[in-house]
Amino acid sequence: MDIKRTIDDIDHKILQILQEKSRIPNAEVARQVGMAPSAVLERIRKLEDRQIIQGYEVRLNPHPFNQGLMAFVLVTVQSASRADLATLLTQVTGVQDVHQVAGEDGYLLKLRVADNAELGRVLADEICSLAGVLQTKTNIVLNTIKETRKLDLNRYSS
Amino acid sequence: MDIKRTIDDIDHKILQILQEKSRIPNAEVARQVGMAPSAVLERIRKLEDRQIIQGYEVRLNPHPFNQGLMAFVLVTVQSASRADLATLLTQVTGVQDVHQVAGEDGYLLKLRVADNAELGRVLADEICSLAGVLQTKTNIVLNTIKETRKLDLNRYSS
DNA sequence: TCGAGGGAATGAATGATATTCTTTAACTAT
DNA sequence: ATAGTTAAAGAATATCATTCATTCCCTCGA
Repeated sequence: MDIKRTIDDIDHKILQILQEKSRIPNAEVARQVGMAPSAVLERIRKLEDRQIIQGYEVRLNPHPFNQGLMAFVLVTVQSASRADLATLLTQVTGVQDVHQVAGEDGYLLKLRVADNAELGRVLADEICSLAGVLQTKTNIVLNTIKETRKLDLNRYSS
Repeated sequence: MDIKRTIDDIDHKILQILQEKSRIPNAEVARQVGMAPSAVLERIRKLEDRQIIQGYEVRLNPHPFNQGLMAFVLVTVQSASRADLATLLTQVTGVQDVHQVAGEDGYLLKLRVADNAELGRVLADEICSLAGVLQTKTNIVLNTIKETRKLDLNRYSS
């Protein structure tokens, strides 16, 4: 048996509830799991301490903020490109995610901009002009069928 | 002047606070914006009603749930492929996002699995066997430099 | 088998918070 | 002006967060 704490059924249920709506009173979570609020509070604290819970976010509608167009850009770079290129890419207009990809000497960006005109401008003026960038391949998202950060909690194993 | 409600500076500040940590007492938000809690509550309610706030999420560490490997898969399909293919793709093991992409007759998937072995199994057994799928191109994420759902609130315009 | 120790749940107490309602103020359009 | 609209403040009360002491249960070691 491992000394390391595990995620038991109650933790599991708490995480499920928070995945549905994280901004919910602690007392309501306690009601749903059938325990005292103090016990639930302690469990949530521990999940935060153990970095199983990493934060709480709000999901906003991108349209009022003129970020209705989503695009993915695969940026291929010189193998000797500058070390801080990744950081520079995070600062490009509209960039939400920067992932370093294996086997490509490159980065995959997810970005949100207003429209195609702005996307073109960002690609030409901001990304392609960075030192070390060789080429970009862009996929414009027509329609998002699913977009979630939820994990499959049932995949837990101690 | 537009009758439609706008997002003013106070709404803006409230959204900023919630983007940092959505699970925060309303009274604390009120303190930070310098207003009565009742007024802040009313504003948040309205932002929810107007669908500017679409939900509140918890960000979990993927490792305890055996989803430490992230990959993007561009799925190319027959132009006459079945209409519900997108829905089927959302049900594939580990798939977090499904985006329909323009100009490709295809979908871009983001998925989280345990390791390369599982990724191979999912690609071979689940994705490629779907009717209409022609080919897949997979990018394995080595390292994520930035991953956020935060929007640039300053891009608001009425 | 027994008891010590650790970990976790409960329940009570209290101080803080959410929520509702009323009043007031500012702004709009007629 | 004046009625209508919108939002903020303030008060009141119901609910909640947080702490603490206590109890319970499990595990380990003698």
